[in-house]
Amino acid sequence: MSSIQDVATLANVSAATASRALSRPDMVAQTTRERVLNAAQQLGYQPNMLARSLRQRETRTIGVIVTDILNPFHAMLAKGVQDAADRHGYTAFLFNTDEDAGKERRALDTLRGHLPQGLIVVPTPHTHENLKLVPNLPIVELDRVTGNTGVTTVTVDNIGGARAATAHLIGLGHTRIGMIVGKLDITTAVERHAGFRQMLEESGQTYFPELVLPGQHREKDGREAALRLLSLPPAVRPTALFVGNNEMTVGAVLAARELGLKIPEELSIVGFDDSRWAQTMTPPLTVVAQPAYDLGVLACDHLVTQLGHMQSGRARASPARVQLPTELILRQSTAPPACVPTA
Amino acid sequence: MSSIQDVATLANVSAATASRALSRPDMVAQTTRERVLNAAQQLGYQPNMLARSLRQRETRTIGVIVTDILNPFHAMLAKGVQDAADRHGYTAFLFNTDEDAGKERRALDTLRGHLPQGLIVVPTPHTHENLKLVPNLPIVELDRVTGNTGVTTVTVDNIGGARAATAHLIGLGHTRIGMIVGKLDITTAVERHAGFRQMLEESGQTYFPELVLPGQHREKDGREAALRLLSLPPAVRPTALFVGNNEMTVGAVLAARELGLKIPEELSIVGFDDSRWAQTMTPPLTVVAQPAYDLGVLACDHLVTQLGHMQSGRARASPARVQLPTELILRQSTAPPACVPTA
DNA sequence: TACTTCAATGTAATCGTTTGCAACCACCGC
DNA sequence: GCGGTGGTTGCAAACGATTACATTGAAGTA
Repeated sequence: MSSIQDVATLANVSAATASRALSRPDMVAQTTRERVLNAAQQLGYQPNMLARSLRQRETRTIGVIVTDILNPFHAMLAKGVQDAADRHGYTAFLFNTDEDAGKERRALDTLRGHLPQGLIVVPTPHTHENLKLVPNLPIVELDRVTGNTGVTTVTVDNIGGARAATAHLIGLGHTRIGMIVGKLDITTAVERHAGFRQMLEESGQTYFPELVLPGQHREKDGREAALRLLSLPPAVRPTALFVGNNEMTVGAVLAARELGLKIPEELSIVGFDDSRWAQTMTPPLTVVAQPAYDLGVLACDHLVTQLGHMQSGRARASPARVQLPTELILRQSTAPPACVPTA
Repeated sequence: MSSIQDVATLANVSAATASRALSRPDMVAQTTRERVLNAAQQLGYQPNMLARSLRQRETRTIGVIVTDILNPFHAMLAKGVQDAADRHGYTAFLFNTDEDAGKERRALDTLRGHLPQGLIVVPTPHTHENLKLVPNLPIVELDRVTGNTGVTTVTVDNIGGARAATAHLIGLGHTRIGMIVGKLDITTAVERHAGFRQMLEESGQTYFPELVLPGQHREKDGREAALRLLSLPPAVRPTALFVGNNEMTVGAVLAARELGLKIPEELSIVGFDDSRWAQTMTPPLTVVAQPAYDLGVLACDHLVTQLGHMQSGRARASPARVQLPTELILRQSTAPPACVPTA
């Protein structure tokens, strides 16, 4: 690896001039600049980011923390962030926490040593506490929020999405609608539940608390919750399920299959978050789709503009609350309940 | 952010002593060590990796380049690598190239500036050329190989996997077996094709070149190839398909559905690489499963031991050729061909 | 007592880059 | 001819850590 000194020597100038030729072209004479550029080219010179960042006290690096890189939704978020960061000339370092407080802490510690200029995080209930490890770091919360005021958040309209899903089921004539909701210490779960309940009540339907079960977001949890709900006596069994995230939806579908319930004839299902699987399972699943890639891109865009503001000494940009719409995609997993004739 | 100088001042020692107290405990007196440790604790001191790495000329960082982070197989590889790196005290920086030469080049350039000590890469046909950007960097090739001698490779037994899948189909009585193979400039595709052909010929079956179509690894390609194969006249149409990767398998299944072909009664399908989708589609898919997580872990382990060897001045470890077995998982997408009675 | 030894600490150089400051030179206008 | 101006350049000091080497002082030995 050749250093700028090597380039300078080859071009017969001082290191300072070589540096300027590369990063402040207008400060050096045309001919010297060309000599330096040639030398750099010839040596395949690539600046040492460590040294540069150390001196400039700016790494052009941001951290990204997601909770489950194996979840396609999160993978898509990460991709959006990374693509956007790349466009802005930043490098995004990606960490995965499996929703684990310890891993999150370790990720933050590692990150801190590398002096990122900002952080995009899908928060967990521990994040609020853990973020003390990186004081004064500009943060953007993605997908979920911690309730921290003062940070920018980029989320989807979970309430709207849940309302749309619920309205759809009500419209089909369902009156006993169950919901499998996520952990209630996670904002998306809370909001989706709120939207569900709102829409039921606004439509004059009864909200049955016993038809709402929480899960830990995993396939297994979705399956267990669904098994419990669907094993209720026929008179009280829900005829439709609204499931709060993609993993649990898989579990719910599997549970229905185990019990021999035909979808959608005997059970309607709406999932939250679209996926390859939802599109190609039989029957294709009706879902509330989220613009995951755009969420990632927006989070990064906002973080970068915020960094720009800070750097140029302007007042800290007021924290944004970005919310993207969801889209209810009707497929074949929903139908009128068995006992009600098609309207 | 407090520096080691701050810690030193607070502890009433020189920066040198503070540094030693933290990283060479046995070189400093018990009592001073405690003073330093306290000071560090109190200030929440975290060493600046940039400065440290610059001085030590060692970043304890490795690069990871995969070609499609949205593909669960690659996400799993990445996770394996990152978990292992973490265990070894290394930080893994993940990049995604979408199989694109330009993106790969940019990723390598970015990476180079951060001076990684090694690189784990899922190579594309351009990788051989692009790797010139990072001369003298220890490399581990993951999943695929470039044919570079001198680098460690961690792959699965593609030939064995393909042979097992093919043998299974032959055993069921299929005589016209088609294959949708990947791009033939990618080693996994070549090997899976080779295994397929080998097994056919060893079993005394005919290898029909016209039943083997290439694709670009995407769902769309799988669908198109399958549509062509399955639209052949009944007399020559394949009764079974072996598909070379997970994405294309989805396409093949969709194609069969479009044509109204029942799986497995009218068409048997075996995919390469297991997935959530393969497990839960109807019917569940027979697949050649790959130990993706372990591949990632092993790649990282080998890279790290190699780094250890280099550092301790020992001879460069001879490049390993690690190959993990695949496992044929029988589910319900394969059955004897319609015209042949169950043996 | 004087000399050696060794543990504990400090001094200063170093990694590769950027950048404030000063030096230099050529040219211009008076 | 001289001072001023401004465009180019180099010198040297940072950035924050590690580490070779020098220094100190106390203990051990003859």
